[in-house]
Amino acid sequence: MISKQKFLEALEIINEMFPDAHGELNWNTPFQLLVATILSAQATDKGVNKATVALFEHFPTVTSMANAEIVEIEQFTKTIGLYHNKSKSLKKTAEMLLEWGYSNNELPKDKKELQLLPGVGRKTANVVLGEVYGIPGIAVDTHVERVSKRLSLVKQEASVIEVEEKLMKVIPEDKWVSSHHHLIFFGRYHCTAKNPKCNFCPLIVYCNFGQARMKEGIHV
DNA sequence: ATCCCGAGGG
DNA sequence: CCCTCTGGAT
Repeated sequence: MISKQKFLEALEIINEMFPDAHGELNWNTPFQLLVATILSAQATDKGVNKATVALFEHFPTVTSMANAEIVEIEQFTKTIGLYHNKSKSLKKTAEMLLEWGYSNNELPKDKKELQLLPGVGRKTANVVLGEVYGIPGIAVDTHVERVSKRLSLVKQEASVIEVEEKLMKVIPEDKWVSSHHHLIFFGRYHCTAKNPKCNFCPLIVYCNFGQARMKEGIHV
């Protein structure tokens, strides 16, 4: 396992590689970010952004989404994986927000309360609260999990929650949200799932995975 | 542990 | 063709 000190050094290098890492979903209101994030499960941001242009044109608000038929929502989400479940979640989520008295410019600020909404789990709640309200949290998605494991921050079999807890323990709280974005950019554009760029990775000295892979010999 | 499930990339 | 994508609910 990598030491806290070494991991923070590696994280600092990642920060320098992607200084302007940021959320890449398009939205105009907190509700729209929630919608986009629900749609983003096991899907690319690019694909979600393509779909939400028309979706938000037709159903821009909590009320309009709550009043929409599921099949109408599906018309705009069909290009996204898992679209049926997601569309069902969007309508129900809008209905519940309406019942709770939330508008487009306001969402529950409590993580547990947010997670009562269908389609909203731990990761989505962290993303939304961090982006909209700057509430400290680390959303562990596929990228954050992969990078954390390759850098040996946690053992290979660690659960998502264990990864999240370890990251929160190691990273200062005021850097949780920004580090989350940096880790995602690093995972998305450099430490990719398929052909990670170990051959020109500045983190190779910190990375067991990369060193082992280089030793085996990479055929680019 | 398993299901949901389309687009884009390699 | 196969793998991956800012997971969540059962």
